[in-house]
Amino acid sequence: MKKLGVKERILQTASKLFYFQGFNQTGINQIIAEAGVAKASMYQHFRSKEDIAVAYLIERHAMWMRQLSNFVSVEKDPKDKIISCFDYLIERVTEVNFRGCGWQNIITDLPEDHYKIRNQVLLHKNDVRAWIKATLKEVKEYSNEEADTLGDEIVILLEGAIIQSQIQKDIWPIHSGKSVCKKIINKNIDNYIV
Amino acid sequence: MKKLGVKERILQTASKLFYFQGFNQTGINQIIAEAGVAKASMYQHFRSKEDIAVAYLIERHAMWMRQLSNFVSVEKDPKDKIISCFDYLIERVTEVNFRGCGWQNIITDLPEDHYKIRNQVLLHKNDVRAWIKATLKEVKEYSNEEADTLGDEIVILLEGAIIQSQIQKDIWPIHSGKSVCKKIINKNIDNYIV
Amino acid sequence: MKKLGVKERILQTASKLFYFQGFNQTGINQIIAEAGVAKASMYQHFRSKEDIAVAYLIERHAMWMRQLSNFVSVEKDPKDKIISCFDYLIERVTEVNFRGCGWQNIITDLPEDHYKIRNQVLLHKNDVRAWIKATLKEVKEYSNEEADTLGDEIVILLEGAIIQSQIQKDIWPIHSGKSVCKKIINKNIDNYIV
Amino acid sequence: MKKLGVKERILQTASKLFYFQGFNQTGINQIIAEAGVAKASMYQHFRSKEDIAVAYLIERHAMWMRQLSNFVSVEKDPKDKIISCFDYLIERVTEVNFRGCGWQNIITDLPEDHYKIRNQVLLHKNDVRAWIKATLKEVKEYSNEEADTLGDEIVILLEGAIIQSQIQKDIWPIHSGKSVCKKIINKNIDNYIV
DNA sequence: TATGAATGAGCATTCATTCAT
DNA sequence: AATGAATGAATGCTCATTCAT
Repeated sequence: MKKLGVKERILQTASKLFYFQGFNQTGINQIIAEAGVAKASMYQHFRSKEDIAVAYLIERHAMWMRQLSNFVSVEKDPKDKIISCFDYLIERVTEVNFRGCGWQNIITDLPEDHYKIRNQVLLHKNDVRAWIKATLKEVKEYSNEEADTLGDEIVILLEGAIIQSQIQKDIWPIHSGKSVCKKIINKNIDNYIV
Repeated sequence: MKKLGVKERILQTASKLFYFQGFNQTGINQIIAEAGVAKASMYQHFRSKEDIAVAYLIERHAMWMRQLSNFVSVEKDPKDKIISCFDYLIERVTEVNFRGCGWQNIITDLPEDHYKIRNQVLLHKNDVRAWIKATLKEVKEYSNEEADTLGDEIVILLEGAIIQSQIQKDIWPIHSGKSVCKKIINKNIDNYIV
Repeated sequence: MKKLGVKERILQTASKLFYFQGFNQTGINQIIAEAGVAKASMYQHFRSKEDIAVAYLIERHAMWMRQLSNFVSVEKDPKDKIISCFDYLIERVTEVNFRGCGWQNIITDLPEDHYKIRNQVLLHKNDVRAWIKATLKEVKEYSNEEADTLGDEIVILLEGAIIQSQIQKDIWPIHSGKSVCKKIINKNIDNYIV
Repeated sequence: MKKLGVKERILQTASKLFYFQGFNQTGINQIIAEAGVAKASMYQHFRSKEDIAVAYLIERHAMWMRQLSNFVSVEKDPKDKIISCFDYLIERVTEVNFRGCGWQNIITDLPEDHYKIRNQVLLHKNDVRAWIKATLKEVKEYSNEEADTLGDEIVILLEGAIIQSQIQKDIWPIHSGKSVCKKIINKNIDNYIV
């Protein structure tokens, strides 16, 4: 259980470094040094640094979706599932060394030709967006169009909350996002006044 | 009118490159080559690459605030001023080569010790936030507390809209943000239905 | 016999340059150019310029001690061994391109934070000092205290002789040092008159 | 009395820096910054960095000789004057920030073509040597030849004592040098046993 | 499958000096 | 007499990648 394979060790080390130091701040040398792997061995498993990043993003995506759906699964009402997404964010943001959204971080300052990474970021963001819309469609009172529209709005709230938390090093943005989310998720007027 | 001073040329070139290619993707060599300046001349005007970035952010901040307040000045009602912030974003996002928020982009993958840049990003974000709150406080029906709360919420919407636009290379996030903004800015129930 | 390994070639080239032109006068670029090695190859074998200098000093120390003890081994009497140290110096000083003591030279104008080099210089100087004292302790007529005192005095003579030779580009300082050494090494008065 | 001329300010600043940081460790920029002088003004007063160093060495030489002869002037016996040279060294060495002999330090790691500095170092060393010999010639019991020989020997002791003090960061080398000096300066046998 | 050795291009920064004003 | 602006060359060092074994 202890001794991971070479590829796993590289990916695990790189994932930690890419997220906590940043993609540009992490060199191949640091990865192989901390993973305890020879350089050429690394290039046997991954064709390039970009490919490691792609693997990192894929794994992170799986983990993220799993943890999120896990976290919200305690709620029965789909509306509450969506609202509790913000509580999930709070859990993430209050972790030590929180460094924002791994996908936002990697795409904002990336060599122009790293298409695979750009693609991976889009995949993640669209999966989250799709999951939110699908969840909203479980709400009877919403039409499909209403669910789609509302889904996009909630995506914006989540994105804004997370990046602003990172910049401000504070959780007020999550609370603000959650507050707006609660307002817009209910057609019912009484819920509107927060 | 053509021949700028050396410092201006450096800053102008660096600003373009920092925004359109990213801070890490832009080397000092490219800056001086495109600005047509000797390396040591550059270092006479700026102590470090970080200092150039700070100057870029300061200038961009001034421009951004000026253009924003200019843009919204056609509106009289403070609520409309805030809503038209999203129209300002649309104008920005639809520019060719739109690359998202210069401040978000530079801070998400930055060497740990670049404090001056981090500080500049915070200054910008807080100035925008303060401007929004101040504008909302002109609305009679809001108490100070309501204006502050609402201001934070709108900040989240703007941030989310802009980064999601960048990732999606689309303007639907701005429209979604604006839509939410219109909902929450009015206490009046009738405005709720979009 | 001709084709040395890369590391050996770097060290050999750097040693020559550090000694004959000085540490500050020798740049990494010159070392790799003359060694015929790529820059990154060099940094694979040595973490820094300082580390190359340390390797150079370690190797030079081994050589110096080996040659010295070899040179004086023709003498049986420990006193004569010590005196012939000055003859060893003469051999060194009369070599073409003599540039003084490698350890003195490197430490006198050194960036403040080069601790490893400073440490290496101290190691060398103290090894020489210890060797001299140990040799003197073989002399029956000396008490341990006398040997220690005399050892320190001879160290001073050697140091003074070598640096003054370097400055004057002459060997009279070695002869003067040797002359004093002969005077003080004998308790016997008759030897006092040179 | 406070406001020095530009040239004096440059020389004073450079002298401090050359001695306490080293010649190679001190750049023109630091000199002009700390002297509060424009770069071109500096080059108006001194043709090159080397020329500043020459001026520094000349001034230091004058100061050194003045202070030394002052220090030893309390002694009447020329032998005692010579011996008290070592006490003068002790005074120097125990000063805070003692960094060894300014002339030794500058010559050991110097660009090959800095002839003026090399020359200045020789001038200083030979002046000291001449002064010692002249003082010894006042001793009646010495022949001219004996004074010359002894003078060279004492030069070696002083040089060795000072550089070893610098390396060891200790004053035992001065005491050792002084001890030898006392032994060799007296023909009288009784003084020989320390 | 695994690896240590090697690489060329690039990094940000500093150097002593000169020039136009 | 004094200066701010400008420079080319060099500094030590790191990058992601490839190759020979």
